[in-house]
Amino acid sequence: MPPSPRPVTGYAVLGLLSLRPWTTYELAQQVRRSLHWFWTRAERRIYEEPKRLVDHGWVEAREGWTGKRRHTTYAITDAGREALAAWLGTPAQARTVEDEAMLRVFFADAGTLEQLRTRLDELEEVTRGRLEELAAMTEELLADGGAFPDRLHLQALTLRRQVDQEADTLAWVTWARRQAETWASATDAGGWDADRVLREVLADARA
Amino acid sequence: MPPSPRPVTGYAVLGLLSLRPWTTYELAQQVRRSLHWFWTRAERRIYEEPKRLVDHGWVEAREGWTGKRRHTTYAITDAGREALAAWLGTPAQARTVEDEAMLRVFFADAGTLEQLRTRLDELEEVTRGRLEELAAMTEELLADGGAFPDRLHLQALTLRRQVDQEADTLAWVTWARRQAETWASATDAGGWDADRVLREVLADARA
DNA sequence: TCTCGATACTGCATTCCGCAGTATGCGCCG
DNA sequence: CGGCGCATACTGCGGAATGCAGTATCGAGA
Repeated sequence: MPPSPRPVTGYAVLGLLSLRPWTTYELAQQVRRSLHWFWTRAERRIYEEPKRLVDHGWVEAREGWTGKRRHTTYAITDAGREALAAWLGTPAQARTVEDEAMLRVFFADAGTLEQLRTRLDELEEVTRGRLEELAAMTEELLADGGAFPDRLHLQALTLRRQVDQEADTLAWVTWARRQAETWASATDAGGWDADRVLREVLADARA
Repeated sequence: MPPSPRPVTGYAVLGLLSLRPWTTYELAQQVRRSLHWFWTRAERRIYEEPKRLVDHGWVEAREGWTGKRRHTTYAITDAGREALAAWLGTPAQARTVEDEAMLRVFFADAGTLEQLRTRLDELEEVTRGRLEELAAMTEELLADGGAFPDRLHLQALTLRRQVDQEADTLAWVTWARRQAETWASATDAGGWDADRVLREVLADARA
């Protein structure tokens, strides 16, 4: 029996360490650039996690120095690779989402139509920014193959998903704003045909 | 100046309380049925949050009894409505996601192709289940207008988004499995044309 | 030489979660 | 009419995770 399973964040960090050794700082950067899209964690957490992995014998720490400044480099162990492979064989927990924008849409009738429109505009802008970021990442991979050229197939799969999600968001927000434009107020959609929309939604859900 | 802003979960609960008074138990159920899709929180949390809202004067608690069994009903106050409306005027934090399935895809080369396929199959099944759940909810709304018929416009907007997201997931997982079928192993995509996919991704990201 | 941004973290209070546990009410089946 | 099981209605505890602030060094450029 391997040691008791760690919270998923441990495997996320372990996964990165399976690619090559990193200092904690590099790890934090790498998380922000890649994992962050589907495993959002605060930088603070990333600085803690490797220490716990060391306690499990899954990674090894080595101190290094840049002049007087200390930094710790972590490298995966054989036990760590085994733990990671075993984890890949276990079923995934359901995706969870924290989407403030949708919360505000859902409760928009407690405020004004003006507020709803502003939130939708913001969401559109943020989404365009994310798409641009993804485009830049993809361009980099196309140009030089990136830091891990033998992982291009997996990077392509995940990038495909991320772009799909943002594009989906963009399509929705554009549609939603057009709908809201026809409403009389946040509490009164006037002649807006909710039933028609719901029928379309139902059809797509059953498709 | 209103009291200092609470963590977002407070406003999520406050939003539900703006619709009508609920007991904590009902609140927990309601969260699972509606908010859970875009603001995932454990039941445990839902039992705590109203108490804090009481401390802020945003909701009022009233004890009730079913025989010997105590239950607490919470109702929003005027100050609570103001706080909610003010919150709707503030910009939303970026959406965050926790998607174990994608994490396992991203690190699939630390395991076997077999494992990757199994994870993708599971994801497809889960996604179909979620779509069915959304379809059932939509059907209910169409049949009787639901518990809040004057909120149909907002429910339609959010349902549209949820169904879009699940449908998007389903399309991706179907595609991803077809791609992975052609690979020689989890670490070797053989002749699979990563560049072609990346170029398509880039085109969509810039669209 | 001085400043500014990148590097490289740590401490603290609060939020949040998972799991387990407790106890009552109510409908139904025999 | 007695008991079984599911729904109701929570609480306690330990640990995971966050946000914010703070500390300190390095290296490049003005």
